[in-house]
Amino acid sequence: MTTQRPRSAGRPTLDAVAARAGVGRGTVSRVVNGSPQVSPEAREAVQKAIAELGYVPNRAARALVTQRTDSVALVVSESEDRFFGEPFFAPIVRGISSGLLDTPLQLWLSWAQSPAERERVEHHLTDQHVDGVLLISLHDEDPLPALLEERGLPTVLGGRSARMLGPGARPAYFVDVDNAGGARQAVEHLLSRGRAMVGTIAGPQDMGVGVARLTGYREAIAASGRPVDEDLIAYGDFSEASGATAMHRLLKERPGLDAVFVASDLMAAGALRVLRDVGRRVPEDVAVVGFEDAPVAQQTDPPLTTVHQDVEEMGRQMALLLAARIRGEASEEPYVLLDTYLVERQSG
Amino acid sequence: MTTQRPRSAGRPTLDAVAARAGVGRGTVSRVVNGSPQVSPEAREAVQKAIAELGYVPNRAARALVTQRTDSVALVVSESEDRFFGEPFFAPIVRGISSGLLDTPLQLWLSWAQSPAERERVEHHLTDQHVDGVLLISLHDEDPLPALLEERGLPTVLGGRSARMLGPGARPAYFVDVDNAGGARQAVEHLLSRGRAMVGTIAGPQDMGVGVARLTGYREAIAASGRPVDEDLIAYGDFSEASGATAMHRLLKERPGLDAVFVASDLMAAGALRVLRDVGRRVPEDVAVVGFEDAPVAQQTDPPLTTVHQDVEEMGRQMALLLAARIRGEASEEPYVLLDTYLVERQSG
DNA sequence: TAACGATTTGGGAACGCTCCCATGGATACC
DNA sequence: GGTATCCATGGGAGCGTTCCCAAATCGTTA
Repeated sequence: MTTQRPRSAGRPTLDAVAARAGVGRGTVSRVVNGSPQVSPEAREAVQKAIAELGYVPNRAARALVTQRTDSVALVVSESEDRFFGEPFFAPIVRGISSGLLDTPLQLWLSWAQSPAERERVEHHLTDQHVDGVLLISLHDEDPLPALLEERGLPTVLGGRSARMLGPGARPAYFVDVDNAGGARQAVEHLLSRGRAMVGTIAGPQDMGVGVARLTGYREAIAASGRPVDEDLIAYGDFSEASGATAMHRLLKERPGLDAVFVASDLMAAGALRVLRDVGRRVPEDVAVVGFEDAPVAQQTDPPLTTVHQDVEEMGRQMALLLAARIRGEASEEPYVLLDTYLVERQSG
Repeated sequence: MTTQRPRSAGRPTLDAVAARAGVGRGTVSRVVNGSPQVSPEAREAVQKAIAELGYVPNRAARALVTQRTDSVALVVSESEDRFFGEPFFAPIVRGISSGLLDTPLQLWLSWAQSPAERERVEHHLTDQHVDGVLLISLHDEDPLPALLEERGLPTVLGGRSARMLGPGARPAYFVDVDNAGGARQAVEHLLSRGRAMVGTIAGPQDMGVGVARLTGYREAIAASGRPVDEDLIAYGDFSEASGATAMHRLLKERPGLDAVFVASDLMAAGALRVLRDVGRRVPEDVAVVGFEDAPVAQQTDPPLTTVHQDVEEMGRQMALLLAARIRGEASEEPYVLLDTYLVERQSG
């Protein structure tokens, strides 16, 4: 009397199916994988056996030989609270899901915040648990992208980190919004409306978006033939409160300013609040243009003129790019840059 | 000259490490898995070889023999928009993460909304890709829990579906808030303050929470010796707008009512808005008590008295329960029921 | 009728790991 | 000094698939 190790809940194997259907392993495998090289009778017998036994292929065994798992990870380097709070994440997840829809790839999302979590995630990414990785909300000095590429794991970044922007940047697959171009558009719009002293509330300079949008501002000002006045630049961290603080600073340094380009809608909302508090009319006295076209842009008073970015499309493109890399299709361009356009509302 | 199949990016195997360290496979495996049965010299040689080669164990190979993947799935049967919009999900994810912190288990989140997504998720759950599953936001007729248990996959539900509430309910592992008890508390509170005609705005009756909170209301009214007046019961779908509509209906049917227990804070916010619009003072004319203690409860006018539920704790308990099941530890109680308490603010 | 090509089929080998058992050397005990 | 005990060690077997090649079967043609 031998004691059997209880194979996981006695799950039927491919061998069991083959035995029951009276065929060989190869034939069962062919049926399961949809190969056309199977006679109708054999196919039917196998399908019957599969149904009767409730057979489901073991992914570990399959992955061991195919080197594929048919799943990809979306890793968010952000706290749960910011993840749920910021308007950026819902549409990007939606876009990624839709981009993956007609691939065999299953999306798994995970957070990598605390050092313990990060280490665990890293392990699960590098040990062939997934076929590819999407990274969003990267902070500047994050070593994860380099590590993953080194391990040969296809990776696509959503948005560039600051050091990917300059010349000589390490190459990487990414999808990003044309932040500099959008910012330029916004500032050119203000200038074309006759605004004479255009300031900006920039984002944090250790993040790619922050740097790029400020660059666009500088470029547009320079292109108009004016010198860039550093006192017309204030910095925030994308939050409403920081936008308010920065607006105060700007008004103090340059009371004569008549327009502001703000690097995020949330900061713009803060700026609008301050302008109202100090009695400046928008857009008559000071015009305000934001960036993002987040839902909040429609609820400010007055509604915010802002640069629209298509976050959902960004997610979709990330998914497509990753799926192509996993399939081994080389694309000439390793990145996608999405256009932006100005949405004119009442603030400027 | 033989052509080698390009093993996944030439990743080093355990054999390669063994060869380099000059030891056998068994020894490498022991080092990797932290077995104490290894001499210091051997351990050091192996660790050196691992570092030099950049070896990472192949999870598929390991899973094939151990039948474990050290990862669990959190499956959300909800659209991305509701997931990001409802205040319930952020704290439950936070709780689950924290509960998993001192286990080896990696959390992967996925959505199962469209039929295509559902099928893909089902496959990835049943084919041994994960060791266990957490399900939240289950709709009533969802076949997923039954399917998973049938396949022998440890599953823990967050919240019960309606048909798990009555007697004769199919047994399952779950963590839930004592919804009926909380509702009873709320209604008893209103009655104890001398309210004479207490109505309720109930949630959808195809969801466990909806049913349970209404049951609590009925029990509390019955316990006070009054008959339950069906015209004092209106139904909503947990949204702000539906709360407003239901409040209108209640006022029309029973103009004399002087208190309402509302099954969610969001609906309560809608009810408060209507009461203000029609000129009823809260709490003087009509007392209002909500359920959830969501952030919105502190921002209503007046601030909402409500039943507090600890969603983060719920997540943590789900994680602990699942981890115990995966370890094979049998718990006497297959479920956890969390207490609630009343938070008295100004509305009732 | 024989020979040939096309199609279907079975099963060995391999994927990279863990488990387990037999081996050997060192240590302890009488 | 001989034997029993202990522990580190190497490596075979096996996990459940896919891949591939050789064999079997079928239909077609000369």
